[in-house]
Amino acid sequence: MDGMPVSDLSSAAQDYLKLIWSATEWSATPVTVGVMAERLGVRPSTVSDGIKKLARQGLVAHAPYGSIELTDEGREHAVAMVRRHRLLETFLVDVLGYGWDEVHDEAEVLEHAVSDKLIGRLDRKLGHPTRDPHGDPIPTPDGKPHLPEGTQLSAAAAGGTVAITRISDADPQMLRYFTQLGLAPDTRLTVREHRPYADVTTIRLHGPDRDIDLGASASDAIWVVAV
Amino acid sequence: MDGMPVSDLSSAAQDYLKLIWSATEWSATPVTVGVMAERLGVRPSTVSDGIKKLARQGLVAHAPYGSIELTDEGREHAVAMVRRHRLLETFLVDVLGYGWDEVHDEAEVLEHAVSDKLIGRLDRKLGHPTRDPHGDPIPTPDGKPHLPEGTQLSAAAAGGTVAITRISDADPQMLRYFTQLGLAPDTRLTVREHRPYADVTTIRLHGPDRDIDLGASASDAIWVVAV
DNA sequence: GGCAAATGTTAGGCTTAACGAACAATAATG
DNA sequence: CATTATTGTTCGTTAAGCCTAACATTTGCC
Repeated sequence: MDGMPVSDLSSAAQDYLKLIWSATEWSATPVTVGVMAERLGVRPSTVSDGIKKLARQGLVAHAPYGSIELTDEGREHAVAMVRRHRLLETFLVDVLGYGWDEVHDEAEVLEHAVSDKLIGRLDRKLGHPTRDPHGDPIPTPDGKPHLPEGTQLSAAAAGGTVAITRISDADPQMLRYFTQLGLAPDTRLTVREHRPYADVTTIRLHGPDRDIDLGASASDAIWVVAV
Repeated sequence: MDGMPVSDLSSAAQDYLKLIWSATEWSATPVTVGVMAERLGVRPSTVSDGIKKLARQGLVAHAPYGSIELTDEGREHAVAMVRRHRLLETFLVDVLGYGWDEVHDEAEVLEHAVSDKLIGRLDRKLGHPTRDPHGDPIPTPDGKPHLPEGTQLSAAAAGGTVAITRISDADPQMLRYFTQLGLAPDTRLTVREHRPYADVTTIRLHGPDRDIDLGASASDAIWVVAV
């Protein structure tokens, strides 16, 4: 419709758009009302209403019982929110000394309160970072995400030596666990084997040379690239 | 009632409390519903309702048509909000390079979004500052404001040499004007004369040795202390 | 391919924070 | 000191977001 700034959207609308975009960032899983409700911690009826409203505003394409997709304008706003979120996380870690497992919730609130001007200043202060503390790419101001690379650890070829490029920030609990094990962006490791029916992946950490068994949720949350 | 953290109050409640507290920081003018409505940009009926609710929660003392005063608990929350606001302003200027005339509105929004943890980290990062960019004292975490000092320029004795300790941040327009003139916290000047019926105060800036005439609103917004 | 389970939508309410209009109380003025 | 002007309060609505309950649609399985 028009060039309305993302700050003009309600907090709820911003959350919806960001979530829809994020759901397709690392996999092609279609976004459903149920998934959104679960991730946002609200009832499906609430999401259904909300999506209907976004559709009326031309930010998502959605026919009743049909799939949910962002329009170009919706995607713009979504990417702007992701940029805010990831820059804020980077700021919290780099400037305020937060642990990388503590930043998600704080950024989740702040992203609705900061102005575009503040985000611009933050970006400059941080030296225009391209990755946030979890290794997620930070989109540029004009909406182009820096190219993601790599595959999920669960899908990496056994025997290969790889470096961690990103770790999903969805579960702080898990992040703390990873920290304990010494797993962080840029950590190098060798994929030893996948045991398919146990859904266990064994990796060998370089440096300490330790073997670690990871379950499916863990090896799905870690993305790696061959080195 | 209890030790509920300030973050549990609604954004509107936080604004009300902060405003009531701020109104009595530099003068004993009683806070009225009308004044609050004007400053918050809402209708008196809205404020009247809001105050009634705060009274029910035990945060303000207020009988219908009577005066509005903070309870001890209300004051605690109010001071916590003022601390947030002033630390955020300091951060925006010191870390992100904002001009001191640009920070008020941004801080006004952020103060509702930051956690106590973030405020603590910010305080440490900034070196536990005692004054914000306008010279306003930053209350400590336990609610004791650092002692304010000085008097309004409009009330300073003619002939005295003084330093600016604070400049009210209420009007960004005026702040920009002051910046132009070279008036900022710590600027030294001599009070030359007050012309009562014209409501003009003439000052001489040290350094550039310029004479400046200030009207009542300006000389009320500037606080000075003898040097 | 029909029926049950899973998923999505609609309808009706609740709460918060706003509004305007009508009313009540206090303050100011002749 | 009585009347008017100012200020404050109450009440009925509205809009967002959320909820539950009832209903509709799609999916998936035998």
